[in-house]
Amino acid sequence: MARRAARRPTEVELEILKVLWERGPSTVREVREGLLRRVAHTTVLTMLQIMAEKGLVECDRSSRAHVYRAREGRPTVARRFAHDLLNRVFEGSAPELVLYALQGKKATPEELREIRRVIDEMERRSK
Amino acid sequence: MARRAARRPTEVELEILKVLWERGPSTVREVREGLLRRVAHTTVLTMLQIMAEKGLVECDRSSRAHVYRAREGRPTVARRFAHDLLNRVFEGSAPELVLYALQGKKATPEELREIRRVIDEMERRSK
DNA sequence: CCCCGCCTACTAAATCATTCGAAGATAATG
DNA sequence: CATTATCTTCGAATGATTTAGTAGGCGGGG
Repeated sequence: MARRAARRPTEVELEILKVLWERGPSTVREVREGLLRRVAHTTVLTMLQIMAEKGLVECDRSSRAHVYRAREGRPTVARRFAHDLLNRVFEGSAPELVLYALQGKKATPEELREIRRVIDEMERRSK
Repeated sequence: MARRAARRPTEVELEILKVLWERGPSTVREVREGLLRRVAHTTVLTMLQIMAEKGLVECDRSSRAHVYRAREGRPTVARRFAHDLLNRVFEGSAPELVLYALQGKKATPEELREIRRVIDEMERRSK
């Protein structure tokens, strides 16, 4: 078994996870169709097998065409990515991350309001 | 020449950039001393040479011990990391990134205030 | 029953990221 | 000047990531 600590998915792994999140449990063929880039069938298969070993996806072998599903939801993985960035690049300073995330991005007023709402929510919870 | 498009530094490259940002232009030896992990002198040298090829650092060869300096400041690189994550994982939604970054992070009230200030600043500018 | 299409298993190979030793050049030291 | 310390150059090994070809199995149509 030996399930290693959940790391952050690689570039291609993330692409595949996105498809699985979007379309739900899928066969290799379906994942391949959901991908933006065109790659060989076996490439997708190999990636899914590797991801199964890493514990990123689970494989249901009851049908002839195995069905793969993401073991963690998008929020969980997204949170891991965000924290990872926070720690690796911003030394844990959330304000700095927010600052740089918004810079150059030209956040819409809408988005700013949305973020404010998130902060309000956080504050309410901490009380 | 052939300076490829500025990509996002790898794990170790980022470690090295951090040292250069902190201590300013440095020799291999100095970078090595600034690193947290202990690695061989040649390892640091090789990395710096690779980084020079990639355009991440510049090398002054006038002294015997070459002096390396980061070509881009921390803010620039930090912004690139943030935007990269924003696009790769959050489909460009800044509020979502902020939300997930704060979740589980247990941001202090202090930090929340700080973030609010950042947002205010953004809003003022957009007017 | 035999072939065709679909699916997996196995293998392999290219590229990137990271690490470092051996060797040679140059400066510093006694 | 001989020895030692310091630095770079070169070469290379290793492991992770990504891509894909080939072979073999299974299920259905003729």
